[in-house]
Amino acid sequence: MVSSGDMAGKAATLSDVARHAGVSIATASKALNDRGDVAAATKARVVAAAAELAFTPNAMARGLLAGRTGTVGLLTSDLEGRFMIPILMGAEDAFGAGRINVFLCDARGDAFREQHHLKELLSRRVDGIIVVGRQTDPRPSLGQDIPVPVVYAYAPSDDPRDLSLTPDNYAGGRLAIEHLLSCGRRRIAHISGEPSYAAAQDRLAGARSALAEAGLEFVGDPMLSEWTEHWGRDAGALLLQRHPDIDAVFCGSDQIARGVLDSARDLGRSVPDDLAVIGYDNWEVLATNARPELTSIDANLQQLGRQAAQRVFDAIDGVDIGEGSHHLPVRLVIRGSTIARR
Amino acid sequence: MVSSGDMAGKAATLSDVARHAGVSIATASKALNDRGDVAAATKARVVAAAAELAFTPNAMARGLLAGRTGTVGLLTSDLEGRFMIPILMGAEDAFGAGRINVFLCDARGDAFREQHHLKELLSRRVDGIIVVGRQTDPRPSLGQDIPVPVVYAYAPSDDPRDLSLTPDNYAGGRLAIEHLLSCGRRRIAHISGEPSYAAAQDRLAGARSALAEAGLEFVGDPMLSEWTEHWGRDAGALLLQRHPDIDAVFCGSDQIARGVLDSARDLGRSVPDDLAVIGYDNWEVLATNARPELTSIDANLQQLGRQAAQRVFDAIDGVDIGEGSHHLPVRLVIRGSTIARR
DNA sequence: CTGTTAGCGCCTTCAA
DNA sequence: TTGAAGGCGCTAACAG
Repeated sequence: MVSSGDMAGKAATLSDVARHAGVSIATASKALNDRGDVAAATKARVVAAAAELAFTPNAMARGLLAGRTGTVGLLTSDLEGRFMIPILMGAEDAFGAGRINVFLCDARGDAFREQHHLKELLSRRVDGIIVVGRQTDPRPSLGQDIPVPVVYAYAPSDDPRDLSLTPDNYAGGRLAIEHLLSCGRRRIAHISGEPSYAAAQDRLAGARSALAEAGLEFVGDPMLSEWTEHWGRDAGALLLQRHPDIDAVFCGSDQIARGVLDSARDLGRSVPDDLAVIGYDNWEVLATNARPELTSIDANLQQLGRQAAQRVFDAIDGVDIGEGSHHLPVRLVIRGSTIARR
Repeated sequence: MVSSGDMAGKAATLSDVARHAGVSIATASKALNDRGDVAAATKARVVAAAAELAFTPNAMARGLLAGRTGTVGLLTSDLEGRFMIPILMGAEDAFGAGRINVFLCDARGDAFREQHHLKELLSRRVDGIIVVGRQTDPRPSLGQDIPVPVVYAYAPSDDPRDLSLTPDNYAGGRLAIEHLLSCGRRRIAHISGEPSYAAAQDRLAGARSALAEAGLEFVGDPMLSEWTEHWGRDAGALLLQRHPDIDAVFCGSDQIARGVLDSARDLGRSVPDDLAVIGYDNWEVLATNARPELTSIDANLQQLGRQAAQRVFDAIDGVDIGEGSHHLPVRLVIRGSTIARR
């Protein structure tokens, strides 16, 4: 048994409130929404009745009338992925502030499931959709015949007519190298992950362009294999053995960097004096617990999520949100692995 | 410009389909839902029309009628937390299979925001709610006067009338010790995180009970401070210096265990021969990249999420889901840090 | 200032 | 077998 009134099973409706306050449904509606002119006393009665019945307006009925649902769909392809979460947080945050609710759908990287979820979202008449991919490689577009605005986050759409927001890996690669150069390093090597990933390629390309501007090249061939600490360890050991004279390593991920730090320690190299190491992703729990703490490139993913949400907002309000892939700025987070603490 | 027909801005409605097929709305409805008797030919016409107009039934209008929305709310207190994600995945997975969609709300650990989101969810007439907390310490109940079923996951409610699913940390502590004992270890120490956390306390209590049954106690006082790799490193070094004769360490988290492994290596101890190390959480990326790979306790969080979803399902179907805190089983994942690979 | 009326899109009786 | 009518809960016009 519940305490408050007669809210046995069903939630109270506006007509319950109206009856309780002795007014018409329309008047109750106006009173609760500050619409039209309602006598102060009447309004008070209605508000009191609503409070007593714990009245919550039915958003569905409202949406049916308004033609807008105040919901958006977040279509992710891989919740597990570490990059999803901050984007999701940023988006959820931005929408929450705008009193919009978020439908979460995880397609598990399966195109079929994605299609299913898309249908489901459309049937719920979401006002917009954000598609979050797990890699920065272009992904298949959902198509142009979707009745609501769609924004692609992290993984850009392969259709240039879609709007995509993706981190600027090229700039990240440049930034990493520029930092190492500014630290006085000249003999720099590169260890990174899966060579087929656009992320690996773009970071490498950016790094090379920054090196070239300084009249330099990487020492040895860039070593690309897996995005794992294991690989970082193996590659780091091999690298330091083959090219003992390097003074810095640009790593394609923080995990790889952790592996490199481990090998450097094993081989008696001191970081950062003897060898500077910079990672990528700024995965806090890894970076701040490394010995020494790890300098890294942060892709501002939460920011990216927020911006994606903002674009959807704008589109809902009828603003033209443009198209094409937009590369969002990244930032450098300096810690002890490139500059010694005094 | 879009290709298909006249779906300029608005999505097609049932009445559009009916007109297109030259039948009444009622007939169209029946044809599309296999209800009542509809002539095969008529049905075919309607289905064709629906396809051509890319008709998707309006879930809101449907829900208004049915009194059920086919949605549930997932109220998390901290998306960032590592434990959230698997639970969320499990729940989303289970619901997705039942054609239910999930509203995601992140309260950011703020009670006020949580209340706000709760209202929002109720206004959307969700059919049920899962509340996911970030620690296993009991959290304030949302109260008993909520018109839909509520299940608490991970963090139990402090009201025994609520139904809570939480991992069995006590059993986990026991399991860890039993494994170490079965490996022939007798001189076991304990390093763990924040002593105020129920998780730390329960795991410790479970471990102690298993030790006691073997007529043993921990070597030295359990060392409890932070859930970080840094702390694991510091505590590990101190421990091995004070009690060089220990042959095993039970760590309260994988991060702590990673720190301990690091210190053991620095001090020339060989794992697992000389010293066995077991972690907690089975955080794959940490555990499988450790040297050697880390044995750990897995709380089956995805399973927990799935079960929470199942309970909500049951409750929606009118099944009594019971009450109280239920402690879900955990499992041991054996890797190289406790048993040498051959 | 208040109440009546007309739908939003859909489904479900009940007549035809 | 088909269609007309009523209503889910709410809001926006209009009348009173």
